[in-house]
Amino acid sequence: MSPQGGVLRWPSPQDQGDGDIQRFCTTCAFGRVCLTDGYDKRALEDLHCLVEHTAPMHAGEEVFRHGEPFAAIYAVRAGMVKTRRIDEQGREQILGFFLPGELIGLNGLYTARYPCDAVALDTVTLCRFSFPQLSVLATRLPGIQETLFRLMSKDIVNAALLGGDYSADERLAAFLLNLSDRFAERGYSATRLHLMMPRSDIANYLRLAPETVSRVLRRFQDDGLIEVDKREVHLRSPERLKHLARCVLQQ
Amino acid sequence: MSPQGGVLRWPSPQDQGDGDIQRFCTTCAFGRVCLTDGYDKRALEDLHCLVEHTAPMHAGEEVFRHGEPFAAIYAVRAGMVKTRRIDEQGREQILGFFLPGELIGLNGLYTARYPCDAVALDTVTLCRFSFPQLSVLATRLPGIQETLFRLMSKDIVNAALLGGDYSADERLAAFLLNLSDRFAERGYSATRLHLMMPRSDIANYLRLAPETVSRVLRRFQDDGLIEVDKREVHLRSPERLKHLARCVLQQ
DNA sequence: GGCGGGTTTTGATCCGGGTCAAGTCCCGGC
DNA sequence: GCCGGGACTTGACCCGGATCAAAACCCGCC
Repeated sequence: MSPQGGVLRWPSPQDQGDGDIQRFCTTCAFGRVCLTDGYDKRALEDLHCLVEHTAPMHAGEEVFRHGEPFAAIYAVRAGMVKTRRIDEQGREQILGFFLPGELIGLNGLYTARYPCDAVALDTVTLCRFSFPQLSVLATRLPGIQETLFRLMSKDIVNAALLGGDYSADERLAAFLLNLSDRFAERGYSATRLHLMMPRSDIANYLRLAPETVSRVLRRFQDDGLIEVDKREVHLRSPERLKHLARCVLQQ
Repeated sequence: MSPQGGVLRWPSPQDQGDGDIQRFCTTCAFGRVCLTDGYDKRALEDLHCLVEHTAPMHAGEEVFRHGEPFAAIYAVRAGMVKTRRIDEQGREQILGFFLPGELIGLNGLYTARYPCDAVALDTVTLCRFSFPQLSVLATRLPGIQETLFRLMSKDIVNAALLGGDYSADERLAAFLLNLSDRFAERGYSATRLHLMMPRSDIANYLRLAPETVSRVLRRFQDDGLIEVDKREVHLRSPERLKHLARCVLQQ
């Protein structure tokens, strides 16, 4: 069991009802907009009206499917979600893993259809934002527009990093550090990570073979960089990992 | 010499002054917004005031540089631009090539600094849009906001494609077809392409060695798929290329 | 506790594409 | 016209990581 009990839930397990505005905002990708930009009650209520909390989904269930009309984006509330594309040959390509507070679906905008599937990796709850409504709201609340712009921009930068030609070591080190940062941002330990996904998903995401991931993790462990126990990973030397990943992380 | 005379200029060489609104709009990435959404004069004038046409830049000159504060996005008016990242090791990684009418710089939003360099591949003229001003305008003109959202979304999808693990053949076929589509959209021939960039840039962009690009192009030629003469490429069988690239292009 | 399926590890082998090293071609300058 | 340097091609060889195969592990279930 991880220190977090193996379950991603943020900020706290009991925050499951609709809660008050404060609670709502700390959980969601738009949190900063609401909390720091000081919008009036009216505006916040608009955002609230627009959000639907979905019923929990279980591992393997699909949030949306490739080809479905793009209608909404989703913020993860609890659990972890992966996005993937299945190509003509039936090969799966994993595009990303999403933690609580992160947004999925923005890539559907361009073609007006989702270009990938989004799949729950464990039990997941989500907030659904109707995109047409959200973009109207964004014209009234510049903070929302900016947040959306920034999030999309971030996705572009991230995707570019994944696309670079890096070695297996560089990729895996960068992957661990990236997860570490994102966990830390959400109040979890930065050095004790619980990987929710099977090795094969990590491998696929990094465009490596599962065997390679296994081997590199073992080597990292033998070198004292990390300690692996099943899906628990303890980063023993984030510094040395950072050095390995320096080209990927860039600055 | 290409049928276009080797120079990308759109819509016409003499359209170099500020021209009238009609002219301006057909040249620019926001063209559709202006022409089809039927904004009033006032709104279009706002967009006009915001744009600055830059002086021509020559091959090798930089539009913006990695690390500079993000202040504006640029639409290519004439010529071709590449974006690249130089990593710690000094290795260059090319992120994209941009034709007239395409936008660069949106990826700078996230960190408020440009995450890459943008370099002219030949003689280039640009339109500069101050981003703070543009985003204010976007709150008044939903079409602008939507265009920006869509363009960023497109970049995310494209970046993801580049990131997939595809063979050299798949990559190169997809690259040629992608260029073909983008040239065609702009009124150039879809089957006779003039590659402005050296082989080494193509290779780098596709994460291949220049030698591999050379060999694959030759094999494509031997198989009757294309005809290569220096930087002129004639697509003889777009259909068979599409079949090769089907996994990358995905429908 | 023992059985069965999925996940992970480990070892052996293979191959696509990278690297290295020569050419060859092309074009611009004198 | 000749020379020089960059871009491109071609061939020989090599290596990182994929693939194949088999074992070990893990956990839920009867």
